[in-house]
Amino acid sequence: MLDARFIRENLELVESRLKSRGTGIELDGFRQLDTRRRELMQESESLKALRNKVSDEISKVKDKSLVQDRIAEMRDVSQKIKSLDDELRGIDEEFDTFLLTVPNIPHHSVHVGASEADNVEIRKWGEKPEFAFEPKPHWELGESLGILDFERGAKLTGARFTLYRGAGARLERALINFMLDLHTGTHGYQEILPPFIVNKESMTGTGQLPKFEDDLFRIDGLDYFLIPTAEVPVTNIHRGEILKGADLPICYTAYTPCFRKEAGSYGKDTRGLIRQHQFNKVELVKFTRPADSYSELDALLGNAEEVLRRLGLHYRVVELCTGDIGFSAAKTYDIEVWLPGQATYREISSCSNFEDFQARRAGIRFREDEKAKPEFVHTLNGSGLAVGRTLVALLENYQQEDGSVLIPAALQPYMGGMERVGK
RNA sequence: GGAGAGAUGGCCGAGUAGGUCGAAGGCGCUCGCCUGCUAAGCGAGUAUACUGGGAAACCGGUAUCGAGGGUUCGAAUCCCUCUCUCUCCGCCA
Repeated sequence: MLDARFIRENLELVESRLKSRGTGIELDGFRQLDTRRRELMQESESLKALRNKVSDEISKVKDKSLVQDRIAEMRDVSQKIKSLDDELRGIDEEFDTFLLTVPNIPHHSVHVGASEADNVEIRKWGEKPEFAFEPKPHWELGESLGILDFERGAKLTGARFTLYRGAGARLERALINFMLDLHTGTHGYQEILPPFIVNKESMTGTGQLPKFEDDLFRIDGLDYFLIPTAEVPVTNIHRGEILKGADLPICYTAYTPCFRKEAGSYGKDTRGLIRQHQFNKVELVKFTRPADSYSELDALLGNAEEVLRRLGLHYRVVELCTGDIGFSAAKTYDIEVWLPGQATYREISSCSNFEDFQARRAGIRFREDEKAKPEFVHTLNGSGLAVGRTLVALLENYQQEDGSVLIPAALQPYMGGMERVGK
């Protein structure tokens, strides 16, 4: 959420920056609501001031019969206040809804562009593996090895659900543990295991609501939702809190399953594990001082990259342009891993700085020291990494001509010493 | 699922025959004084949001005693709804 005062005082700037994302802003509507809101507020509050003053005087008079006329007068004032407040409530609601549906302003360093095609490649790590044979896509490898069962996943639930079996299930679990150990050990994050179902306030705090309800699984009859990412519960840990400056940055990592409806992606990535309604992810989340958030973003990105380096998987880092960054983000880097079975790079992590956009929605502040005014923190997060897609990358990159798959050394301790998945 | 208790400021904890309560007291914290250090002692201060004025320091207004409604000239205090916490019973991984 943007600061209403900031919008009011920087109308043109806000308009042009949002335009670069491809989203407009209804400035006239905002101006009208904002003006009317403040008019009503002033009128109502000055009447309240009068009522408070007179009520105070009435309280000092013992014989109330002497002040009957004043009481009657205040009865009318109260009626007037009530009707003003009723109107104000409506305006406030519209005003809040408006603010909650305006996306974040991109950081000035973000390249202006219309779509994915305008994203900028920042760097590459490693090399594409070479094969003396035609590399297969992971769904063929997974099925022939008996570790991924797409048919039974669909039987149990429906499309975009998969059953893992044997070494496949073990490999997924190994990746989760490997990532968590790396982030908690070497990178210094604290491990969190949050609820996988959250309420409406949490979804609003990070920006999924009110605009993107169609992407969420909702619990019937309740304002509860299955989390689409650990970002939601983990960022909302500190909703409504004032943190101590000395405690910043706060760095959390969490493994959770993620649930997404994938509305509007019919026909896309229908085969394999790439796009599932339920997938596993290890997430990294930071709360930082505003001045530190961009260096912390670089560090977070590096922490996510480290997972791929240790697994020996070739990847590139892409900086998203203004037209491609998400609703809440001010700046985003995607890490894309090489998938030889499909001869393409696929997103395996997305690392963003939300600046104070989520912090303002969720009321997450800090006080630099005892005397300082509370300020909004900056929130950041990134996948570290998407586990299912990491498994995909392992299968496709480490596949052998005989259909078996080698397990990289870093992962072997988590696989009970297993060096290869074969039939 | 059944029965009961409770939710007050950073923390603890007063406050229910409605008014002088943004809220006693204590702790903590900040600043100052004092004591050769520490401790103790003394004094002052110590919420947030919105809003009006001001270049600013700051000054004024409104709201906030779990949340939302209601009664009243006036509500932390009365009424209704909801949420959460705790205790006991039942059930259960």
